[in-house]
Amino acid sequence: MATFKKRQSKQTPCQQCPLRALDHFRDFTPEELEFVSHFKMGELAVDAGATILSEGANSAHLFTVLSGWGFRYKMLDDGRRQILNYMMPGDLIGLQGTLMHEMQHSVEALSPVTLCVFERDKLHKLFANHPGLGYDMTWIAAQEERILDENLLSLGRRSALERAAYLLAFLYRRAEATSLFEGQRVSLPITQQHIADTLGLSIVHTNRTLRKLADRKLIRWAERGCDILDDKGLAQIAGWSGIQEIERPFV
Amino acid sequence: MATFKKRQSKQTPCQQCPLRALDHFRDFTPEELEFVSHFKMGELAVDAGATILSEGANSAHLFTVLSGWGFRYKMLDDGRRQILNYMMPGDLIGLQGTLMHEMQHSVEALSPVTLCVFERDKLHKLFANHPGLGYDMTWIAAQEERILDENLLSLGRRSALERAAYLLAFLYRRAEATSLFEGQRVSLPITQQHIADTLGLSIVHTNRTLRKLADRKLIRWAERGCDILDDKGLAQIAGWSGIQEIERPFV
DNA sequence: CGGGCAATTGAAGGGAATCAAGGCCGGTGG
DNA sequence: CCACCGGCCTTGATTCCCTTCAATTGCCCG
Repeated sequence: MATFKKRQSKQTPCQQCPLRALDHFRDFTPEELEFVSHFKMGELAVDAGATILSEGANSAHLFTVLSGWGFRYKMLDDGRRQILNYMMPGDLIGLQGTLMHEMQHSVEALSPVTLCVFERDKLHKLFANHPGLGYDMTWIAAQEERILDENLLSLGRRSALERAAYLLAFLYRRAEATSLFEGQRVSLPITQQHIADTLGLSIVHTNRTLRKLADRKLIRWAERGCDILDDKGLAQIAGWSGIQEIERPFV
Repeated sequence: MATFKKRQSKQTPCQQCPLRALDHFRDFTPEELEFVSHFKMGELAVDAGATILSEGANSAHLFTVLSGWGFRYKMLDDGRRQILNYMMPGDLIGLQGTLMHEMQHSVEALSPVTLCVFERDKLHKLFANHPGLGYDMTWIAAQEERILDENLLSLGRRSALERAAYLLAFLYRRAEATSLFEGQRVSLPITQQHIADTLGLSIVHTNRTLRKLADRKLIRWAERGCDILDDKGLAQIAGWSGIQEIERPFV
């Protein structure tokens, strides 16, 4: 089971949610805000490296990331790991586990993470009383689907260099959109092992591929993370046009 | 734009939907059935090979497959193609395009396909008046997400043989669940090029990989399609435990 | 009967995995 | 204070899975 380390409980009222201030997220109606603030049971804070949800568990909770980064992954019996996507502030976690019988992937914290915890039993009430929010849930699921589509294209048809370029450009743009500190350089808090497990490559070859990108001055590998110097250059290598979105979160 | 060939319009009333009879799909309440039968504008029949939806289009429709097979795919500028998933009877098509601004993938018919066409403008009414159906929409999107997750695991971490075995077992089980003719041998109406584009392999290597499976008597390549002889054997090679589902469709 | 598509097979080359080893750095304990 | 250790990054050498190039067959169709 998950190894939590609770550090605190309910803290940030939804009315003062810092994410809400970002252009990136849509505003609630007063009624929705009222509902959501009751939907939220509390907050959960976990350390970097902690398992937030694990494959096979059936008592899944529903969360939204309030701060920090995490990632979703699946594993084969012999230990091979595939990272499916990364979770950043505003992302919903555990929807699959809530709707289906059990989780079919795990979620791990990449940095210290704060989560808003929701009552899964009230989910039906959400659909019944706030169709706009129900619509949002579907929207969020469809958005995740899109990301996975692009990821599949990457793994199936892009070369190692293109794959790496796509991933880094993608992460950079998302990180930028959810950053609370505008203008600040965004640094990705991941190791090369994470990148390798995302791209479906070995760590050795990932390292060599990243070196090529660094040689071209597109990225720079900093201590325990990666700085993106030229996201447009990366997107161009990958043949990727970018995401267009006006997201709608939850919290 | 899409190259349709309409062969007929509204034909099968939702009340007599043949898919509804399958255990695999959940039943509607009378109110839901009533709503859906108005939600459905008509039917569209296209030939094998026709493009049902194409990437970049923004006037997307919303469809459910009534009969036949299709597939979703994305392409890179230079023509490399990645098949994302296959669409079978009961599957919803175009949800992403309906919720977002435009389609980011294309859909093509693999066999002659009949589609139920829905009014996208009534989608809000669906969420507002039939929360159960709204819930289903989210469920469907989450289910697709799961499939993509497993696919991503395949492309990233499984060997060519494992990948092929997984794909064939997966398609077989889905085909079986949506087949109207029980007991009949299910034959997959796809070419090796489709398989190659799904697995992210070249067609030559796909051919050699399928040969290995055929040599082990797990499959047999028939004229213009593939017969599955031992889906459990395939699943075992792939290290795949199967899908558990009680689906909920639409029509 | 020519032509095109799908499947098939051989041969050669390359991209990525694997094996192996070394450097850097922060943490820990004697 | 410094030796030891483990995690992460890096690099060289070798192997092999898969791609690419090329050519043949069989079949359906106009």
